[in-house]
Amino acid sequence: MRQRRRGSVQRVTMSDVARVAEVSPMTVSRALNQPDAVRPELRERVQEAVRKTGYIHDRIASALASHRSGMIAVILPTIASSMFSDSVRGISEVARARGAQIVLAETNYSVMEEEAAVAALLGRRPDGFIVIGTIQSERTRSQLVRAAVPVVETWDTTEEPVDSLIAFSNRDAAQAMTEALADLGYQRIAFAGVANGDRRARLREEGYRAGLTARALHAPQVVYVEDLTSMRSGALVADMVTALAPQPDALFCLNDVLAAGALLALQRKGLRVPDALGVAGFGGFDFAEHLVPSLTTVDVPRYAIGHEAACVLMDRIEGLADAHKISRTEFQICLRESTRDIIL
Amino acid sequence: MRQRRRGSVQRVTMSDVARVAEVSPMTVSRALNQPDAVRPELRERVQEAVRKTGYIHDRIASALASHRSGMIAVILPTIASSMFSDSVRGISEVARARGAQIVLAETNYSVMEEEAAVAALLGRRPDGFIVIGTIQSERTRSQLVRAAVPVVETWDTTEEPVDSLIAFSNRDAAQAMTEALADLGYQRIAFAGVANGDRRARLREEGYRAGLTARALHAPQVVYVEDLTSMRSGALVADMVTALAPQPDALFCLNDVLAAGALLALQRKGLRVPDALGVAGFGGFDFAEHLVPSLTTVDVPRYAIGHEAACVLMDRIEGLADAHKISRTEFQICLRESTRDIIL
DNA sequence: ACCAATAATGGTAGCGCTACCATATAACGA
DNA sequence: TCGTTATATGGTAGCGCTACCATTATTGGT
Repeated sequence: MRQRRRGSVQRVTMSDVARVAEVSPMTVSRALNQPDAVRPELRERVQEAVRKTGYIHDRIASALASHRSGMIAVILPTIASSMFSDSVRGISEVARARGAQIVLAETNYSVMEEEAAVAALLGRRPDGFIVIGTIQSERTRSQLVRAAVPVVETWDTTEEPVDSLIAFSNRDAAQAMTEALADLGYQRIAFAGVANGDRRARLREEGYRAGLTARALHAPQVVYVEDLTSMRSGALVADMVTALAPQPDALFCLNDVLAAGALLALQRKGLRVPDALGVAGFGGFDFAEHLVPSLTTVDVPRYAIGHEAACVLMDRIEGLADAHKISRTEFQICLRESTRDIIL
Repeated sequence: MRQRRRGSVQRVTMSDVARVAEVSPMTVSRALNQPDAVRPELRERVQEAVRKTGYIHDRIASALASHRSGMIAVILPTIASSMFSDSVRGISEVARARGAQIVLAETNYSVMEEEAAVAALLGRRPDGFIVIGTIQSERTRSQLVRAAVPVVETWDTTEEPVDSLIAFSNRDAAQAMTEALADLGYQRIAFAGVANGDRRARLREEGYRAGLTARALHAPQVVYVEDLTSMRSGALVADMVTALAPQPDALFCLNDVLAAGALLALQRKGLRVPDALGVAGFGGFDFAEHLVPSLTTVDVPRYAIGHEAACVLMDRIEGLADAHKISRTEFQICLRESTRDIIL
């Protein structure tokens, strides 16, 4: 007799369950996947047999046979930002409710790593992809199209989404904030961004520049940091901005982490916010409204984006929705204590 | 001829690649999985054929045949806390380097959801599990043991880990902080925890109580909130603590989010920290050292825990490490401006 | 009472890959 | 020179499940 394959542990299979329940393997499969297609009595017997044998339904074999893996791939820049982790929570909630699991890959804001992540996850044959951000690489885009897998991009707009999109315009949002600051009476608004940023970062900076133009203000004053995810960078921003000439009266940061870091560093320097310098962020993080002074920010429905993305994706997967659906989500300018109405 | 199965798209398989490269499918498999076992010339030809055909290695079929899925399951309370998302980053980094992918499930601090999550992920036949926290459910524990899958628990100690453990003692850490506060001269130290908390929460509270006893201080004064992940809860803590009689002179919070929320709420009430009330947190979050005043906290190597856990797990999976390895990681008491030396 | 339509089960043939063994070829020593 | 061992490739038989069809039991209409 043939030797047992290496690594193969004696495993309870569907046939074992079938034998115990005295039905065919097919009936076990049905009882598990479409309970309504099996007479209640047999269903019971199968469930009982599953319990007795400690059977675990092998979703790997199931995926191979059915071409449905029940996994959704999530691609994001980094998990260590409440920006995106809140969206992942939204995805996770929907996935759990609808019996799917999440496979995760981080890109560290790099297009190359995005390519690698998508390529690696495609081999898992996920039922769909959710991308935090839009697909940047042309090669990746065509891979996804060729694989004919549903894709939901999020957190940005784009002219040509791969498939579906949960969109808000980072550019418009940043412009709206810049104009809101101008409308409060701020005359010199500086911007803190990242060098070599991703598309969202570039678009926010563009929005800032457009806002200045729209309000016929001064030439842009931009400072750059390397790392956009740490408060320490925000402290660097504070240093750089206070050294600018002419001295800005407001600072608009790429995100709330930088803004909070800057705000706190300014406090530490003894500069009062908003009297010495108005500060605004982007993202609507939890801590923004709790800081003293509370932080003016662009609030973005982070959780809702993930939730909606997952719903759209699951509907696509189950054939309930059409491709190329574009949903808009709304950002909201939240003016708080870190900026004030100068005109009053 | 038999109809094509529903859902089956014309897909490039290993046989197609083999035909193009003019080798056998087995050689393609080897060229992909153990390149050194194939002559360089053939390897080249296979790689060329892969490129030409746009072949994507199907890891589902591979997993079924080889009993190695290349996935690691990560179970955590919630992704929306930098506590755990930093650890996930550490895991993700190692996974990427070693060619594995991460499947994620959240438990929302609930034992029932932990059971459900493990059960669901077991069906994916992951090569191993990383649990943020220790396994709470006896049923889940025995499921994992029966499945003979490597497990690394983290973020806590336990008498009997399922398998391996990356440990630090929440109890000892909380006790150490309580004693450190006592040593600064604080006389009445209150604690903010969660009602119906998980094991870590309970242990931290225990540590607090033990610390009071060790320093022969007053009876414990504990306030509880429902939600431990929001700053708003921290603000509630501030309200509750200022209403306590006798009035505490220090507040030790279950985590840094609560502590930061409390600290900022106290500022907003016009109470000065640390003069009116010392505040300490737990977790060593990024923002703790940037707050004004900076937050005294128990620093925990969040990223390193994830990184180490993933390394241990991968070694276990690849047979390089033994089971039941227990690594200790160190916490660190960081005394900062939110507490001060009263004795001086 | 008989046939058509419906519902519930079972049998079979893969899904796409890799473990295992068999085979062929090269390298090597005596 | 001839076996003898190492090295490289190929063939085959599954991994555990489900799509598809065949079969049987049940229902309903006339």
